[in-house]
Amino acid sequence: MTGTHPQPPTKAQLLELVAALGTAQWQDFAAAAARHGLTSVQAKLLAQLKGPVPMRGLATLLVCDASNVTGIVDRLEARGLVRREPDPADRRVKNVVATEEGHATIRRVRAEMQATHSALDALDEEERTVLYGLLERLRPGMERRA
Amino acid sequence: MTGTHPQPPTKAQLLELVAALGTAQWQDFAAAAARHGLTSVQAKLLAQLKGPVPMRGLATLLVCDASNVTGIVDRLEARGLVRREPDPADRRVKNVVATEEGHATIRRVRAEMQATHSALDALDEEERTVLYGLLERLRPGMERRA
DNA sequence: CCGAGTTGCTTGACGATCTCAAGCATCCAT
DNA sequence: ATGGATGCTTGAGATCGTCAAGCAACTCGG
Repeated sequence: MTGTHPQPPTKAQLLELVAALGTAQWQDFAAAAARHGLTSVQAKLLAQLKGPVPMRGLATLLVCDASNVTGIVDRLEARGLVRREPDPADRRVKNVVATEEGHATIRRVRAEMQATHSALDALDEEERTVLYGLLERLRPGMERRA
Repeated sequence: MTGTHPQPPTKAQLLELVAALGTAQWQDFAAAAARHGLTSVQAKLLAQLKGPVPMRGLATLLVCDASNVTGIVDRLEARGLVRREPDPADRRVKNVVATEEGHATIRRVRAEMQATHSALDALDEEERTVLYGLLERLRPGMERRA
């Protein structure tokens, strides 16, 4: 019934659906972050810190001005979720690292995205594989300007 | 090679990919809006106005406080992209409608989302149908908290 | 009809996000 | 060593977002 619709969706319909799911996931993320006293942007920055990242790198990852990153990191650092470390190879650079508490916090935020998790639970393993494959095919085009 | 991966993706991998595509699409949207002198939030509000919508309804759609909507509509109205009309049935309510220029602008913004459009072009009709079906299955779970 | 409670919108205060221009320190290449 | 990039911060100014307070208008029970 579901998988064999004779009518292919309009490009506009598909676009709208992708947008709707994207914002829904973002809301879910923002709500989970808020429960830990973080804004969505702070949480997003924290999510990038698998290792040390220079301020400039964060600006690139978040697609924003470097001066903006200064403030966000300031606030995260004031809470002890993040630390600025001097770069041994270049004294201009400050590398940002998540503290242990920072890592723990973002891990909890990810785990608490209930809406997103339960949505993914609606798919079985094969469907997830198919979905992943299709989304991977979309990625190259999306990165062209991002 | 691509479509028959024997290893199903981790839930975390799938989550990350969805998030990446969501933010990429959002960046694309924001950039297109900026070319017309709009912020992403202004464009998003404008995109909801297929017909008259009361302020309260916009707050619900945008998942934010009503007082926030006041300012956004103020700025859109100052540019002549939107109009506030009294509701004939309830004098408390102000319905927001897009002007002709407002409609034209948001139409152009949508059309100029090049990264998103070219990404979708990578899929043929059948793949789009499959993708649409899968994403529709995700929607119910996502709306639970949104 | 009429007062109590609710609802819709705006205002004001305040914090966070974002950009741009300027400034300082450091690097790099000639 | 000097000139030009690069990395980060600061300050000004706009937008976004919340909360609390206020006013107008609707609703409902008596």
